[in-house]
Amino acid sequence: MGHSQTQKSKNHDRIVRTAAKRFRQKGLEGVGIADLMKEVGLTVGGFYKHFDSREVLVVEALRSALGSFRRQAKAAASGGSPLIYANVVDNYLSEAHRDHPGTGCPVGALAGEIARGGKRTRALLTEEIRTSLQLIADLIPSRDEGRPRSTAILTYSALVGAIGLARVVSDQALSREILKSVSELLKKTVGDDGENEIQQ
Amino acid sequence: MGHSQTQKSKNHDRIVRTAAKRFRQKGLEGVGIADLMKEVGLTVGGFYKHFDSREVLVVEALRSALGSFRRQAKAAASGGSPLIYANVVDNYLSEAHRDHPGTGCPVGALAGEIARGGKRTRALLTEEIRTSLQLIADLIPSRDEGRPRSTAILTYSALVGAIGLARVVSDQALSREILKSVSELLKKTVGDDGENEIQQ
DNA sequence: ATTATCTATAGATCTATAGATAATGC
DNA sequence: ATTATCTATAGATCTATAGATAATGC
Repeated sequence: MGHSQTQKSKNHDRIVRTAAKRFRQKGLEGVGIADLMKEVGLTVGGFYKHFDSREVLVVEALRSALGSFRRQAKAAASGGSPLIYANVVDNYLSEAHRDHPGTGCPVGALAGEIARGGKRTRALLTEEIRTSLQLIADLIPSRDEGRPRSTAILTYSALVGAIGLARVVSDQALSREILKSVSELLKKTVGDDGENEIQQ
Repeated sequence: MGHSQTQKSKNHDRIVRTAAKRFRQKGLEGVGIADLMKEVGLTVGGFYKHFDSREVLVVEALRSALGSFRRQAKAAASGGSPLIYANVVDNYLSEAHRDHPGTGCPVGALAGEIARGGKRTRALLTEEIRTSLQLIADLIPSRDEGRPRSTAILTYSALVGAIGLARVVSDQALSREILKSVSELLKKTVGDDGENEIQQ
């Protein structure tokens, strides 16, 4: 029953990170506090010394999930080389991403539930979406037909929608077709020539 | 305590239709059987003479929601005149649709939860998505840059993603921008000249 | 006689709290 | 002395069932 402040801080992080994964896998209402604490190797009683309420954990876990996904997505899409539109799209619409929501985009996995959620949660996601749109817009050539901003919004909507549909569909062929079609059409539409590389 | 078979059938329909609305508003796990029966004017005990389990109601309610939304969407998008791509898009990405998920698209409202759902639910939605894609593809000129099929998949993904994002975002201006940008860009991309009208 | 609905409740779960325990850190 | 965690449980909920009640329909 050790309890140094350093240990508490580590436990806090593990609770948050475990929740960040489980929420994306099972939904915001699909994860119980007792099970969560058990998975971390603790018991339910300690939970409320870390968080005032379950809702507080949800917000903190979402913040963590958003941050870690964005870092991971950037890393995977650049992979040493500069970050370009095509790689972001390919990465987001990969079968790996579809099959691993626990480490994937929280917006794609939880948008529906978050829309029905509290003010805090929606405010957090609103800023995240703003940031993501800016990030995508910066990868789009400004001579593009639609303005980069509009194209970024279409892109982000299509990414989030396609990953959701691909996860719903139980026919593997159709699921793959959705990922592939959206990915190819987005890349063709933007017609990136590598002009808008962003150095990481 | 009336209970003719005709009355039972009417009650059954009312339970299903009420559930179809509430599930879209509050999520598949956000609606309790007792509350639902109360809203219909019945009590919890009678529920299991109508459905073997809650899961059965979920499937039936989703089937009902999908059917009524598709009928309503077709009617609103044609409105006496022939059904064209631009109207389908405008209708789906309207603020009215965003603000009334209870009568709106079940895929847009519940995709995330359905992806985590059972086989039956996903199988039902898979066929619905297939049908919707066909329906959209039929509205797209075949000389379109991307094949109609791919364009339909991009369109459907963008619609579902955009309505989800617009509902998450708590900033009204950004929410409206999402709806408008996606709607305009889709219409511009497809460049429908009314050639592919479908008579209802 | 059958059955659609009602009242009441069992049994499972889930969030949150109370009080005990044992290690930290002044 | 403080506090991080534990055990135990209160109180609220939720699905599903049991048995009673009253109307239907042969």
